Amino acid sequence: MNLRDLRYLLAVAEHAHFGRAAASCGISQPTLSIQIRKLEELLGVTLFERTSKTVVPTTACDRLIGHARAAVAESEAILAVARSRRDPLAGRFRLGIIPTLAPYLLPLVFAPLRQALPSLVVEPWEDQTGALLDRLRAHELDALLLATEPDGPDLASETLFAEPFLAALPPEHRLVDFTTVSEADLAQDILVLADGHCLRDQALAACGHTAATNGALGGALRAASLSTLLNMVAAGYGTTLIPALAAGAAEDSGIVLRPLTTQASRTIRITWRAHFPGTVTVHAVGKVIATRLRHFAEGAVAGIA
Amino acid sequence: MNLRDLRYLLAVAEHAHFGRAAASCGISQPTLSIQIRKLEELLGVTLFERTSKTVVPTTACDRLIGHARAAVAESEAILAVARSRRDPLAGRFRLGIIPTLAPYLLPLVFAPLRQALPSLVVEPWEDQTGALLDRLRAHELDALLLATEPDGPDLASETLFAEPFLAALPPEHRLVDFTTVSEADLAQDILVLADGHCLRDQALAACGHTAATNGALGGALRAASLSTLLNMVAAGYGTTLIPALAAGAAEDSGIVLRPLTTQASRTIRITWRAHFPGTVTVHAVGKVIATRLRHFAEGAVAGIA
DNA sequence: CAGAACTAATAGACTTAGTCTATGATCAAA
DNA sequence: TTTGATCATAGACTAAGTCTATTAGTTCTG
Repeated sequence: MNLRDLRYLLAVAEHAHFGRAAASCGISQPTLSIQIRKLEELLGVTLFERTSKTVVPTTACDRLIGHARAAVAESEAILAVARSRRDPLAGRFRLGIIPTLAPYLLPLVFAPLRQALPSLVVEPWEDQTGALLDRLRAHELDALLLATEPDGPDLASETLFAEPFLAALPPEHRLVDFTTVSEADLAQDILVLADGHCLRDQALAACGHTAATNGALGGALRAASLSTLLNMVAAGYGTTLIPALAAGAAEDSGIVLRPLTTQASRTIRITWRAHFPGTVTVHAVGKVIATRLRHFAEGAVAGIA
Repeated sequence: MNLRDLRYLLAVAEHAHFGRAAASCGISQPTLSIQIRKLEELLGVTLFERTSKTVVPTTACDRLIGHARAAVAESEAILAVARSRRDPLAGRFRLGIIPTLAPYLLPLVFAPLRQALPSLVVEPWEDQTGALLDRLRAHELDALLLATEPDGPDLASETLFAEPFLAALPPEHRLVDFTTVSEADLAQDILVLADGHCLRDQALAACGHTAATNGALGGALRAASLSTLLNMVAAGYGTTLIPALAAGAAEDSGIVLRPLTTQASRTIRITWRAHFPGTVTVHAVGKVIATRLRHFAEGAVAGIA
């Protein structure tokens, strides 16, 4: 049985006339007669009582026709749903973002995203890199904003922008007198985030520590969030490295920021499954973010340097 | 779009594996891949995100799949309904019967019909010949039991049995002394049914009258039903001709019955539209009635003659 | 690291079946 | 009787669904 046959059946029932029904289906009358007869043979039931003058549905046909109508309607619903989904720049876009980026990036990009992709609903999801990757691979997220390279051939990524690191110092710190700060100086009393944050590893690496050689840093000094870390620095517990987008929040806490002499930075990428069908959306979202950040960077660099 | 394609879609969604889905559909894996891809092209939507290891439905697919399931279910409902209808000896059978036959024939044939055709629901409809023919041609009835020949090439019929006429006399009538009665004698004071009953015309014809030459019979003497006619005869208003199956009812009224010298009879036929698809049912019903009446006639003839 | 095992996609040949035009059969009305 | 209309049938053509064989890419294992 075929949806086409059901459409033919409905047409004959509606017109009670093979010729006109065939015309309404855009086929010839013999074709329609043959297909109806085949359907009758398949079902083992006569559907129409024909004479050269009249075409009347049998009682069996009356019973069937409701289901035929429903089947055709459902198939057309499929087409309708597909049509409404055809625009890849519409629908949900579940975007995972690392915690050291989300609170500072999102306020900048939400408005531009809504303007550039009005029918795309971006649903942000904040978590650490490892968890985000798990969710991405589980198809629970569509793309990620990470500061690390994707770690497998099943993932693809695109660089969006480079985010400089800044030295964050308590106002009374000895290093505030310098215009730039070296990572070696900073390493003396650096505070880092808790395990799992990529920023923690990057900060340690920049200062010449590794996770293994860093046993000296006590548990109390491992902040759970960048916000907490900023509060600790402001309170004079030590120094830290922060990403440039957090500069505004840091300065609001009374922290003094200085560029690094090495001008070290982290690279923010958008990452997705290599086989994800919505790469068009990924690139569109990535482009909006990169453009917005380029504008921001120009202003920020001017402000800090 | 095709119901087959939808079945393929459901199979892939269920198995999340092209090879196994193909096997469950009884086709090869390449065929399934091609058909899914064609469906995706038709819909303009990617349905599955494939890697060599995983097959995951897209969100668009999730939205579609309910409709696909419904469409397939409806198509299978069509098959189920057709299967249940395939037995032509099942379902309704709307049988029109003339009023001079129905009340006397139905009690005889209902039980045999139910026994011989247990899944056939015979729905009797009692009316005069003309009205029955209209309903038959309007597809509101499936077949008729008539005492007249079908009157057009669009109808077909089969003779079931011959029903003798009997002279019906008031107990004190002068003709009761004869063992048989001639129609000419009966014509002296014959009572007939109202217009529209075929029995009226047949009785008049048997007695040498025609409807045109019969102006002498007053309106008061035209009974609306055979039952009334019998009451009138029993009350001594005159004589009449009755069909043999009404003999029992007549004798219950105290009427005396006599065979006609000519042994005149009417022929009961079953009539249907020439193109009616359920002729199997018609013949089955006709056969049950004819068989039952043959048995009855043997007993009746013995009893009356 | 190399190769076996598995998966989905592609290529090319084959078969089915849907479609058309032309024609036939039946019937009703002029 | 003829004409016009309707549905059915016949034969040729075309589209598309299917198969086997093969390729490309991954994953697991020795």
